[in-house]
Amino acid sequence: MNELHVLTTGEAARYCGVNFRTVIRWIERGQLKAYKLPGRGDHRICVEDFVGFLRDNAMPVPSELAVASRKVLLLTSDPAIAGAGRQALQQSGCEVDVAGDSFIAGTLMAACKPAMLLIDGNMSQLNSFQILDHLRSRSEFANVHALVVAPSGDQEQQRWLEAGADAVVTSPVDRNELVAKVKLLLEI
Amino acid sequence: MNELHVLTTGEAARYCGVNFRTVIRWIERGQLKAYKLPGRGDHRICVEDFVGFLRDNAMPVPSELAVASRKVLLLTSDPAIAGAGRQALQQSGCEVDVAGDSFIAGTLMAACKPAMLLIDGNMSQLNSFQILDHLRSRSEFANVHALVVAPSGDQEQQRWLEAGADAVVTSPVDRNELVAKVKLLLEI
DNA sequence: GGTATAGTTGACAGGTAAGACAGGTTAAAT
DNA sequence: ATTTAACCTGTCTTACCTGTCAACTATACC
Repeated sequence: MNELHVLTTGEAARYCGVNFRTVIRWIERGQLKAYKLPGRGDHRICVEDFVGFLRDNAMPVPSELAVASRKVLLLTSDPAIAGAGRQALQQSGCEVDVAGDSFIAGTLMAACKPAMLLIDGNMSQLNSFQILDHLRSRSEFANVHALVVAPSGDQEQQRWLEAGADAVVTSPVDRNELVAKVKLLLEI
Repeated sequence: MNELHVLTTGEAARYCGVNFRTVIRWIERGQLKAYKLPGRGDHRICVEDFVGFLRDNAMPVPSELAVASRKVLLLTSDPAIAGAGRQALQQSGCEVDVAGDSFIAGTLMAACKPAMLLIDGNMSQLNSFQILDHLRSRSEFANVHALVVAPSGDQEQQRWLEAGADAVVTSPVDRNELVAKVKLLLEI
């Protein structure tokens, strides 16, 4: 079998318990994104697209595919937060990438395709609102969850939520609270 | 990994999620251009041919293979530089995207696939060295030129070049100098 | 409740590309 | 120079594609 970053129609069909013909119809109708091979016109479906499709339609996501959707990108320049966050998230089943710089985090959004971006709002040089705004304005990030660690002393969590965050945790971070919110958002 | 100008059948196969035998059949059928090595008859596919093939068949093009265009991504939070830079670059035949935030710039590296990143080193909250280091350490950006506008008063251009910049212009920016260096790097 | 209708899915068949496997060889890495 | 990993060819098997038709589901209507 191939490397699991693309699926054939048959594989996709088996994953959701339907006939392969049905999967092809979803593709033809534009509900499921796929591309075609030149020869016979075989379809190939990127796993991310497939998982997104399943989510959109409230269908169960197979665990072996969900791995790809348990990636969290942690943006913080604080080594303590990076270390603690990475450990906590990994223990709850996530794959974690850490970026200490926002440009790097931006490039990793495309390279690693995380399912969640965890922003450390304490980073002095960071304009978290701008980031949230950008995320919410671009369709390729529509399915990426955003979780913000509110800066110390900040009480107005509502602002973050309005700006596009899916959830907020207060600083200093309570480990259990963080893990719980991540699990909730990623449906682990 | 080799120099990314040519691909083997195996690499091409992995890129599009098929068996290498299939890639060979595409070549035999004349759908994909390739040449053969004398020894075993290994196929080598020029990246441009491969990308053209992918485009022709509406298949996704991996970002690290995207052909360099005349797109320039300008990273600056200074509206004056953004405006002047955009104008100067457009007049010399470039397509220009401007990002005022480094996270956004990072995401645009993948979304817009610029051939050059122009960094305003005057941005206070920017760690240009970290950005250059990241660019040079990741293969998908190997072909992206980096041009730095050195901060006012900074005389040590050498530092930037060592960090990975392809060229440096001093601040305040001389329009002609900027245009000349961009044209040189992009071979316009 | 029963029936008609539209829309969706599954089944089947014929054709064909794609994948798997094996044995041999070379290119590349060390 | 040696080892390792990858590629090539040929053959056989598997699985996907298209088209058509029947069966099922949901909804609306009587």
